[in-house]
Amino acid sequence: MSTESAPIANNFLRSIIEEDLKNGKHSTIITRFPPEPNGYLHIGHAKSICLNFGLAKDFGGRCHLRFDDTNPAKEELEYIESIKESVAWLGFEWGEHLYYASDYFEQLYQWAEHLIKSGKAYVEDLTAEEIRAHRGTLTEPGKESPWRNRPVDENLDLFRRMREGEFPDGSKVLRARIDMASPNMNLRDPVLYRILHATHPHVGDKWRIYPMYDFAHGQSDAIEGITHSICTLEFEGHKPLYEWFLDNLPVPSRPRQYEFARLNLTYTVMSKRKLHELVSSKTVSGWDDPRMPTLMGIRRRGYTPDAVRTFCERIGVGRSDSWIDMSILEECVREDLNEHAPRVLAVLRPIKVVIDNYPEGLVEEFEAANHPQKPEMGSRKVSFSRELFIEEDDFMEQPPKGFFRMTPGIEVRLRYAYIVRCTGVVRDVNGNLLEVHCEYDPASRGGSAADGRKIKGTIHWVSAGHSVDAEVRLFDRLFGDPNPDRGGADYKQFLNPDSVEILPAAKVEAGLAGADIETRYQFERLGYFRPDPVDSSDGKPVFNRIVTLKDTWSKK
RNA sequence: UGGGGUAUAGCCAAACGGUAAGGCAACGGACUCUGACUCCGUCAUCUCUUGGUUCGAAUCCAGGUACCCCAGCCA
Repeated sequence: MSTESAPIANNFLRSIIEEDLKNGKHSTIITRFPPEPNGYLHIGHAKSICLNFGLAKDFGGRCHLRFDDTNPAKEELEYIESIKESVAWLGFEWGEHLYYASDYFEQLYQWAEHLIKSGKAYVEDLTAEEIRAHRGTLTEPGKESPWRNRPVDENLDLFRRMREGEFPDGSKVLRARIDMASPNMNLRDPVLYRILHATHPHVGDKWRIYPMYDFAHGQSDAIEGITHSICTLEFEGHKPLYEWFLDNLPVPSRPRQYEFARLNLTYTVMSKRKLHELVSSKTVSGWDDPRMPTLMGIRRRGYTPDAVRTFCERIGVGRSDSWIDMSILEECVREDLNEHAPRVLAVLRPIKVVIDNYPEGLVEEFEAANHPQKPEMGSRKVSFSRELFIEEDDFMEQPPKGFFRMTPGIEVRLRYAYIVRCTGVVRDVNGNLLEVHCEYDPASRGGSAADGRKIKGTIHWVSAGHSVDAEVRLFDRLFGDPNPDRGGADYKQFLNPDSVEILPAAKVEAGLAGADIETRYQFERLGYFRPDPVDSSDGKPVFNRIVTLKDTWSKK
């Protein structure tokens, strides 16, 4: 975990907590991250995780991980495991505070009976369609159900029989008896329980009725003693209901809900439905495709937890809808990796270079720094010989103005090795470039000219006989448009056709043959890469490009 | 045309009646054996808008405008 102490930006949640602590409303704070295990976590969840766990940590409180598992029709064990893994990967610990809303089902059930007994809930016989028709619209009040004034005893009897499994799915629901004319739709007698003959991923076949989110969330918070229940903006309209339950039930504590704006990121999509579509249509290779905004994808790509946390810190938190530019996320990884990634030489699109005046058969070894700014990271030896590979982009026969890489007649430095001058090229009958020929300056051993002359360009290389083959996967943004989600149009039309490019014949320095799967490298002058954790092997290394280096040259 | 929210630079975001922080981006320059990194400098007379209160307003008041959320037995 990074120890840099960047000043913590103030935000409205911190202000509220500071105030609550100062005036004694709370002596400690307890937050919670409450995912529904119905899918994999994405970068938007990371914002919530960092907020909840981060706030708790900063103020000396704690944060619970609680699965909001009230809908067995959509939830799976696999998601529970994956979510735990992702939260842990991000660097947060819930310790013993792992909870499931489903563990509170008995208590919730008792509270439902409590509402029935106090005349504040009733069993509804209307169908889903009828309920909808009775609900009214945004501008018209709803109509009361004919079952709204059922006697308490009958409600109790029916509700108990619902629990016993006497009725089929959808035949009845339990509703709160609040106000069918409320301007807040959430208060028009919301459904509390529905009948679902389904096996639950956590509690199995214990229940035939399941509470709705609204009836479970606030009470779960109260049971756990949550002080600050932080959720996204769309739940704001639910707050009056959240509080209605706390007011009308003998709950053990009084949590308070606060809302913040969810994360929107440019050049990607975040909705579960669309992410699902990308996977099922095979547009991407899976939930962990390195282009996906899922935490699994980001992780496989090579992003570090530190970078993601920095990102969440940097974007701040507010209550206005906002779109964060993808470049901020990218900059966060660069910052982290620039600091920690060992440097290495790799050639993605090799072209052959022959140094005509270099002795045939001679092999020299040069000392290359693992991190030029950090001598403590040590160095390694790289082999040099008469035949090398350099980057296709680093050679031009007729360069534009300002090009200071390899070009006929001009000296260029081969990083850590020698200064060379291109003397010509060899082409095949079709005009394809076969080889670039050079002459080297023997007095520039190590890369510095004996006479101190300045060499403008330095390029990376790899010895033909001392490098290993590798596959390199270049990832780019999944969408070509900053807002693929934007209204109306089909987001798929904005898919970036070049979001992945496979380079099957890259050459990397020999030391990378058995590269550690968890090590992120900087391929000098190219970007940051890491071995793909699923496809890479010692025999055939596969590298994922995490992010490019900034490139002020290609921009011009 | 119901209710609930939100408007500060290209993108985020501070400010709590006392004279517009910070980050990212951008632009200029220095340095450089990575066109990277690092470093220096520039970047809102102004806070959606129109009025009002005040010695003083992004902050308070009144009226507009724009955008977001709510009519699942989803969360």
